[in-house]
Amino acid sequence: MAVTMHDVAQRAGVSIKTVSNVVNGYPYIRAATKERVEAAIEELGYRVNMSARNLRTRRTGLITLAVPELSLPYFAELADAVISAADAAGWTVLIEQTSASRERETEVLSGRRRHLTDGLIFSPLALGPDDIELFSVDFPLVILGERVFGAPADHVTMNNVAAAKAATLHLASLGRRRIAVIGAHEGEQVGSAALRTEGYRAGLAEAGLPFDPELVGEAGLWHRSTGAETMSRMLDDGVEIDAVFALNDALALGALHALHAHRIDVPGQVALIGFDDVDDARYSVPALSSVDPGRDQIAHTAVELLLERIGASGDPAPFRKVVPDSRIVGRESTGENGDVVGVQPGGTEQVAVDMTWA
Amino acid sequence: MAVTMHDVAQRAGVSIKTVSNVVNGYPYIRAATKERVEAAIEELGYRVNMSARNLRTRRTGLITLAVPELSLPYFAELADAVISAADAAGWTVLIEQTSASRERETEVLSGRRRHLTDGLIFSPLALGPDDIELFSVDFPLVILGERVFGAPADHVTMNNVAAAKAATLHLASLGRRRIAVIGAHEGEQVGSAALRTEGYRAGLAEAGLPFDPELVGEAGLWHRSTGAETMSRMLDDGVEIDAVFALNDALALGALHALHAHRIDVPGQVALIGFDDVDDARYSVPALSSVDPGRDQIAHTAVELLLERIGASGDPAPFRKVVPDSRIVGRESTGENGDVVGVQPGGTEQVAVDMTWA
DNA sequence: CGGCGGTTCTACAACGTTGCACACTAGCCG
DNA sequence: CGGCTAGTGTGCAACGTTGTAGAACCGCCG
Repeated sequence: MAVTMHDVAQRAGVSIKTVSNVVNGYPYIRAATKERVEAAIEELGYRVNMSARNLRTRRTGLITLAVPELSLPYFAELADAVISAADAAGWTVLIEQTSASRERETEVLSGRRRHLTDGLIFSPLALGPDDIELFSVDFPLVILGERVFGAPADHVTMNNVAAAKAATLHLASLGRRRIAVIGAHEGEQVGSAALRTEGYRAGLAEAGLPFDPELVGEAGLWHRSTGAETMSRMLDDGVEIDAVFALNDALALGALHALHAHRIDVPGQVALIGFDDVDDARYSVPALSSVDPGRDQIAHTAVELLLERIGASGDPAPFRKVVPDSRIVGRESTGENGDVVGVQPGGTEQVAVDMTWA
Repeated sequence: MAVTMHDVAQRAGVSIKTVSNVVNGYPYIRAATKERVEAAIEELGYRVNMSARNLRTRRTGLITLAVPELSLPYFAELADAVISAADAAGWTVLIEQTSASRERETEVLSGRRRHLTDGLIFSPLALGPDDIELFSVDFPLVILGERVFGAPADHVTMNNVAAAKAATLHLASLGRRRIAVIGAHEGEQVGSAALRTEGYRAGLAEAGLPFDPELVGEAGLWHRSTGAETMSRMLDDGVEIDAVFALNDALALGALHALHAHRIDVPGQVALIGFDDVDDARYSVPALSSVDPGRDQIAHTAVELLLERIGASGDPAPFRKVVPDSRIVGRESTGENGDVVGVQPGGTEQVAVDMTWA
């Protein structure tokens, strides 16, 4: 039923290997031969069988992107960016949703779910530093996020502390003195929550503001609903605030909802800034100020590092940690008009780790 | 380097074929043998080589989902649902972004970009009824959306006219008399815009309201920005309105933004309803009423129909058109609290088309 | 004219798996 | 006791491609 190279070869009157050579752009082929083969391909509607090629070359041209959920806008936009970057390099992306469950995340690393891809870009949310040995895998891996540092893999992360500090200072620069934070994870030492909270405290310190535990709103999951609940609780408790730093945009949009329900004017009474700069931020009412952690650059760099690993043949290069520049985007919720009001530079760093795969 | 069945067979002291049988759950194997093989697999860390299996079985276990862009929340949520449904059935999804370009959409159908998947779920946005011959493909295909009807493929769509009519009637039932529509495509006969606009007019008619062209806001792209612009233009032009039906939620959220900028109270002065019921709708300020077209059911049905086609061996079954139930969800933007305030039943229909692939 | 380097094409043998056909053993029925 | 069925395991030959090695040809130099 399916047309194979054999059929094409027969029709063009050449060997099957010559067809292969034409298809793969091997240079030493007479123009006339090449044309004959191409004509035969066209006439028969031949298309190369990827399974056979993959078997022979031990490459699939596929990479996996594992994220918690696509319905979270941050990850949807990240996936969009990763797919586009991979596509530009001629690669295809297969998306794995982990639901942020330990079990699924472990499966992703064990390869049990990595059907037939050449590498993995993984944004863990459930696994943490205690699981670091799971990240010693025998295939090319790029880690995203801030759950796991020092694993034997390339890592693209963001400038959490510096950016969070800058966001907090930005609120302070507007004259706000009672700056709440929403989305904290009490007692956690790792992950975005811990780092951004650390940045928040650093910002307060630099602005000469006291740290008040009353101003810290816990929120385990960073969804809109939890942002709304946490904000509501704080307002119902009568905590006095004049600004809110939400640790991501979903929380911020939820908080905005709660502020509105409490008939509090934003930014008049309370200024609000989020983190991630998802597309939604631009169109909320009022438009949400946010921290752009450099998502496109993250996606682009992650693909680039992964493809480099996949293509590498000789000695393994040292692992790298890359941090894009991040920016504060000021919009209506802090009384601004959409301009970038601050940049925190990133950078690249080589990490000395035991080479566990070679 | 990689462990193969051969290695496992050697270690377990059985033939390679027996290993294959164990891996594939062939029943006639002595328990002791099976255990030995499984132990060897475990010890050696064997994992089946998908490329080889795919070559041999002529199946890849992958399906493609082609959508315009993941950063559009509707498609992100659809992708989430499709991936989950496929995963539950043991299949993996590869996402192709078409950017709604004719070229990319054509490539998807031609198979030039369908690397190695067993079937395609395709939501076209650029191709239309004039391109129907492109949809005659030689692989299993399920079409989503309302750009193309009558193609030789299964089709999962939504109840556009009935749901749009119901949404319009809902606004009328609140006593609104000047109901604007946003997102219309002047002169188009096909696609969501045409169908939903048709439902809008039917709703007006049934409510005994006149159709006023002034109330029709064109918006080519259904993004927030265009929704905001269209709404602004209408308001700046001094068009008198007391309700807005936005043809999707992105437009609605953009419109909401513009209404807010014009200091118009929603729902006090203007009631607003969208279409799609994306997650955002629940958390906007005010929360957005919307039409839930049955997204989960769409995803689930699409996967089901596709896998049925892929699995089918004998005579091709007739093509089917499936329409899930849709629901009106009333939230703050129409003065309600999140309840479902109306259901429009869907259904399944067998479509007689020439069998172009068999 | 022998030989050499570049060009053009081909034969052969994998890559790792599974479908098919079959061998062999028991147990059991007639 | 012959033969039949169910249970258990194996060998062989693909699946469609590409890497390796080399054959055949050409022109040209010494």
